[in-house]
Amino acid sequence: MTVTIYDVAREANVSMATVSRVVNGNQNVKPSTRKKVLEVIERLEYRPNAVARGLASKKTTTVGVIIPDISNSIYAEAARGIEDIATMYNYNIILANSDQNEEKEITLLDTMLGKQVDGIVMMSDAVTDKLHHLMKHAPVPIVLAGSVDESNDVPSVNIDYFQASYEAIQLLISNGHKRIAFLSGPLAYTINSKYKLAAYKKALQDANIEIDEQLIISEESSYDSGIEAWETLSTLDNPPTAFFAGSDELAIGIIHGAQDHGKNVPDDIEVISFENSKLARMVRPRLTSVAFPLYDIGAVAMRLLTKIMNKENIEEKVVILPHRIESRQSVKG
Amino acid sequence: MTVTIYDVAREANVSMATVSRVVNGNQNVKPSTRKKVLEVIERLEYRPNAVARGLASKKTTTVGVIIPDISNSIYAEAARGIEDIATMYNYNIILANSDQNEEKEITLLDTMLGKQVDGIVMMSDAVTDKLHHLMKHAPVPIVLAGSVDESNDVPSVNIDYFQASYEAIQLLISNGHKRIAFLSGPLAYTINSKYKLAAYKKALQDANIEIDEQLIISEESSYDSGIEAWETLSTLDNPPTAFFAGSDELAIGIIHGAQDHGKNVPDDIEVISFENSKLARMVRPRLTSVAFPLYDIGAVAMRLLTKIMNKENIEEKVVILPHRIESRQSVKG
DNA sequence: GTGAAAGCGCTAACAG
DNA sequence: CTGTTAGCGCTTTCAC
Repeated sequence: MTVTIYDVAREANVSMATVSRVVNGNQNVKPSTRKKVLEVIERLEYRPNAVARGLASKKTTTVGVIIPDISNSIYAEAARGIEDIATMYNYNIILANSDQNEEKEITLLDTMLGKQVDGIVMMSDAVTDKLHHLMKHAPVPIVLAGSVDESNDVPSVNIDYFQASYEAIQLLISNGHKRIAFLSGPLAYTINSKYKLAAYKKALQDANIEIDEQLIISEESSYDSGIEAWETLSTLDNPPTAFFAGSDELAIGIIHGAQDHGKNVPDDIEVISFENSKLARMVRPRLTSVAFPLYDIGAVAMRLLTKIMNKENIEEKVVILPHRIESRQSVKG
Repeated sequence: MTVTIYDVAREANVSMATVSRVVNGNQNVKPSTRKKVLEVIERLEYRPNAVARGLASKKTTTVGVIIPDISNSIYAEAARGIEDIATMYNYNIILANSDQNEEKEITLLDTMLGKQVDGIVMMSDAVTDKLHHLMKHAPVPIVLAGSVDESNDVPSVNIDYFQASYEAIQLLISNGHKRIAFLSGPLAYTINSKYKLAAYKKALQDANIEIDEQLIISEESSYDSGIEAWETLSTLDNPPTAFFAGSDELAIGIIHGAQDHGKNVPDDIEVISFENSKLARMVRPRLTSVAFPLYDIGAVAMRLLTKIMNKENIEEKVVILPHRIESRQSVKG
């Protein structure tokens, strides 16, 4: 029924070993027999069975990708970076959503390992001990993308979240603000608590600005949360005049909340976000934002993974990409 | 090194067949031996090798997903729908981007078939004859999601693009507009030319409004194209007063183009889009839009695929999901 | 430069 | 209820 390597061997009057050689580009084949085999392959429409190949060679040329949610542009962007590089190196990708649920993450790791992927790229906002342990003991390499593992002993690629956030807050401070609100997704996520929030506090302290817990809001990282946050913050006795938002959606929510109440951005309030997705240009005023290079992070993570899978020497398992602040109109100057 | 079914068979003093049975949940195993086997599996940390299983059973429980670009929210949304249902039915997904390039699409189909996927969900804005032929002759079922194949003989799930577009144009007409612009992505894409544009022309004709080719713009479906389109259209002698935009980004581009030039939406111009992504709520004015239920399309397509893979009886291979118009503020009334 | 043969780890009859 | 035995389609020594 389906044509196998054996069929083409028979038709070409050679052994399966020879067919295998030409299929795999092995040079030890006389040009004339290679040609003959190729013809038969074409004629029979032979397509190598990657599963059989995988079983025999113990390599599947597919890598697993576990991300929180592909419908979230942040992760979709990273996924594209991962896939592009994977394709470049001839790997395919098994993609799965974890919804940032540890149990799912563990199950997914398990089923991917069962499928004999050659490696895994993972994005997780909270690398728990259990996860960390699994990653350390997995039979194939795993690299984290845009996700921090505090022990720093698993390969990963990120930007310097603390420094980037610090700079963002500083920008607001340098514009004269004393009442700066901090808005982020769940503090259960390492990046939010250990980096963004920590940087916020540090920057304020360094500028001798008192930290007001009322100005710190941790919610879902969505547009609606941004609107809500504005509602609650704007009714404070001493409301904030500037906002640091952990994502573009959050920032847009704040801006719209303010605008819907007649405020002007950036004249009345200023806001800086942390993401710089294409959304940032699609609002008025356009968002000033810390650029979080998700595509690059995905691409570099995948590239790193290929190196590890090839057992190449890695200079540095923990890579930190450069960041920058994209100045637009939601912050003055 | 890695523990196999044979190892657990030996340790549990049973045959591999029995281990296979318990692993696969076959009921023909005495509870006591099942328990024994399960213990050994746990102790040895045995993990079934899906590749070997796939080779032996000719089923991989993975399906291929070919989409134009995962970093585009349209497709990402659909991908999420596909993946959710795939997970529900215990399938994994091999995801790849085609960039809407026929050659890549063909290559991807080939490598996925080589990897022995059990089925494929494909999104393609232009199902060429070649593609159609490949799909018809593939060894596993393929279903199209949000993509039309005009011959209608390959399984697919869509909405009624013509009718939906017609209604959108009608809404604009009923608001008194005579100069209505049509904006879409490439007319090389079936949906744009054969449905959206066709509906536009029909609706205008039915209302005895003359069709002005100057008002028809087909460009990339991006925010910037929307802005550009506004620039060129607004300088016409008799500029349009209403716009039908093929996507949310296009619509937002038009709106911002207009607003940046002091126009008010919807007082000066009205615009309706075709998509209704979450972006629609994240602009001012909020977008009135034809709802294109991408998640559902993906989910239903995947569900359909599972049915075909299971050789269940399918009522209708070509499914049309209902659509609706979400009224917000970019169109009056 | 080419072939023979032994698996890779598992499923699936077929016996018993 | 359980074991035996063939493969699944290909890669990979090891000979020749």
